[in-house]
Amino acid sequence: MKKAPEKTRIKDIALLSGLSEGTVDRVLHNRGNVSVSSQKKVEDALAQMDYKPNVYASALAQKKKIHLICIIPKYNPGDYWERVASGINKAHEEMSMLNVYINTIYFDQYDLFSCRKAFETTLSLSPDGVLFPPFFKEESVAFTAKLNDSGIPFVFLDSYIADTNVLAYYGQDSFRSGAIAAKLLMSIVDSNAKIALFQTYRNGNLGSNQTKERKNGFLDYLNAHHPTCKTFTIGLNATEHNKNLEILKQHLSDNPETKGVVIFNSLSYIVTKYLKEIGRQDIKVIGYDILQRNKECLLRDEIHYLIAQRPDEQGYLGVKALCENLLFNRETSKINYMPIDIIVKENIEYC
Amino acid sequence: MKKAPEKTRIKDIALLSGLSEGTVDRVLHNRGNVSVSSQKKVEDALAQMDYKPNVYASALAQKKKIHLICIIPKYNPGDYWERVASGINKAHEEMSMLNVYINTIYFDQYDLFSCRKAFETTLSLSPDGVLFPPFFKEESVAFTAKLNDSGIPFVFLDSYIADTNVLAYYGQDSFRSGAIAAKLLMSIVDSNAKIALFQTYRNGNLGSNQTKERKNGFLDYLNAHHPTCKTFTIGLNATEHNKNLEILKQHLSDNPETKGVVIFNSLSYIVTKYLKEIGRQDIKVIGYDILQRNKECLLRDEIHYLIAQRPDEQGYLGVKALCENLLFNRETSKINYMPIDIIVKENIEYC
DNA sequence: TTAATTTCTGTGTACGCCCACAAAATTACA
DNA sequence: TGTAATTTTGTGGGCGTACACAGAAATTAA
Repeated sequence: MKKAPEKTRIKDIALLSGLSEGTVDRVLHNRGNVSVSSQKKVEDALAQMDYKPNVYASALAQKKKIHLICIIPKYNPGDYWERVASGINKAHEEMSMLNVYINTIYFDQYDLFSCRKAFETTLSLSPDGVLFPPFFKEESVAFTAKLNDSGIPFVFLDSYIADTNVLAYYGQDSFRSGAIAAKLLMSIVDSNAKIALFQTYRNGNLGSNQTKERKNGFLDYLNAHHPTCKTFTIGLNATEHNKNLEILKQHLSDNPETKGVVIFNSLSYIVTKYLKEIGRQDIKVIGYDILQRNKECLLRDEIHYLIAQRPDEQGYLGVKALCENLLFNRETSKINYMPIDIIVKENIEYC
Repeated sequence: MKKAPEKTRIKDIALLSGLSEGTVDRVLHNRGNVSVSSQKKVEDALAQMDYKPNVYASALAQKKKIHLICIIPKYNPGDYWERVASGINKAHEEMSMLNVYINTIYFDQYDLFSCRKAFETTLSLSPDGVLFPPFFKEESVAFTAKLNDSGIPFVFLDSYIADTNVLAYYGQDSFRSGAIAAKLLMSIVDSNAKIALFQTYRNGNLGSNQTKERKNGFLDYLNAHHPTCKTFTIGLNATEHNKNLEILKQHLSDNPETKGVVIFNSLSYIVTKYLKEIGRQDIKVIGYDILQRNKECLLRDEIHYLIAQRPDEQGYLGVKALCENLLFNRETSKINYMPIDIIVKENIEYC
């Protein structure tokens, strides 16, 4: 092991500027109570020394405790939001040495009241930062206003709402990902095929508004590149499977020339199952998100492409952004689109 | 900011086991000089306390300096290896607080002697760890043997050689990525089209042996899924462009039914340029790696799919693996395949 | 000019861990 | 049994930063 060249420390700056470490520290953190002349001396020294704070020492000495609240939809094992949660946990572990504590509050993404309750609980706990997907727009805007009043920074996941002073957003460019779905599907069916578009409702509610945008992107691409291609939309109900099967059967007999389907949420494995029961496995399927069950369908060639968006990374980066802001006043870029991953049978094991 | 629950420190273990911090420390790092009875006491305490060392404090106190050498091919701006280098630099910055110093040695990947010289220089500097792509097999094996003798851990990038006790490997499953290239290409040309496969030589040398495996994977997939599809291979010379153009022209007039091409290295933008000059822009192109120039071709629809392998992440993770091993004795999994990214015009800006 | 404030500055301790060194306990050997 | 050698254990200083507190200097009030 070699000898290390010297690294500039606060002590070095103090020495160079002829002041004490305490004063340098005050300047570095603009804590005030520094005379103009001292301020200048320190800044001069700083200019010629390229000081980078030792984050380890800083973390060690910091006595600040940070309490975050993550509000995410309830999930079952294997669901999309489980992966988000696992990213959050990973960040949590990494930051726990910095005295970061995270509480997770779950809500029903199809139920406004459940969401409202989660917001209220959160406010009552007066956390230092909040992470959540703003599914219900009005409610979320009201919530962010209150967070602002209390000076609590927050991060959006999955969906974005403009004109809130959100610290950062992590999610996918859904419109674009819809276009990619179209491109991929049209590369495996012919241009005058008919396409079925799936959306899922519960309590008359769509859940994430991602799916709307994906559909728009899909239609936009079709319109631009395959104007002869016809589509029709099928609304499924998240709970009534037997009814769904009937609906689907009806649609497909009305549109026998259907050659491809797209499911704009993570539930493509369900549609796949229906298609299997109906005996229409000739239909090409494009879906979203790498759930275990989708993965299995992909490997059995029942789904042909999956489009993924790294949910774990979203959770991870969201928490990190909050922590870095609260601990080190670090700014992050506001809108952070995740990569749009194209997954096929052959590359899914390397994700 | 909230109050923190207690976290177990070495001091707590010392207290519980009735011994001093020094002894606990010795047990934790198996530094020896601990009596069997004390050893057991500490282990008992450890078992019921779930101790996690504070990496920040540990890093701070550690006076170890680490000197790594990265041996990578010379590159021009925009080349593949520039991105690897940038990953290495990122890791370097992150670890510099831990007293990690990195030297980079460049060699000519098409020249055995240049490689040999790089190895010799490296050994003469007796570093603490080495990162390199083992392009020349024999030479690399000899090198790893010497590293072993000196107890210097090393990491492979890009290519892998079995039966060396390499610490970790970061790269792509090239065979599989070749199969994906085939799948994607065949989704946009018809099954009885003819396909041209490109490889690049310099001094009669292929450089990375990735390209061989990619080709194998490609042919394997074709054979399994499109047995009627014919291919032919074109060997280009990395330097003589005019000659290349002639070769290509000849091949294409010999095989007029050619509908698709694959370039198994990162130089697809060159082939694209040739095709443009020849006036065969109807031919579909699949290439590798997101160079700026490839990206431009993709956006102009001159390349249809790019397959990427996160070179920056490879460099980054390689350095990290070495550091974590040297600093914290942490083991990493040996073979780490990077995701095989499928890139199209529509998702390239989100990479 | 002195006292009372206010502003500014330096010092010291703590964070948790590592490690060198000293001190204590054990063993070996005469 | 005593002394030396060896093993085992405890102690203390230091890593670079944050922050509280005391003390000094400057300002204001009287």
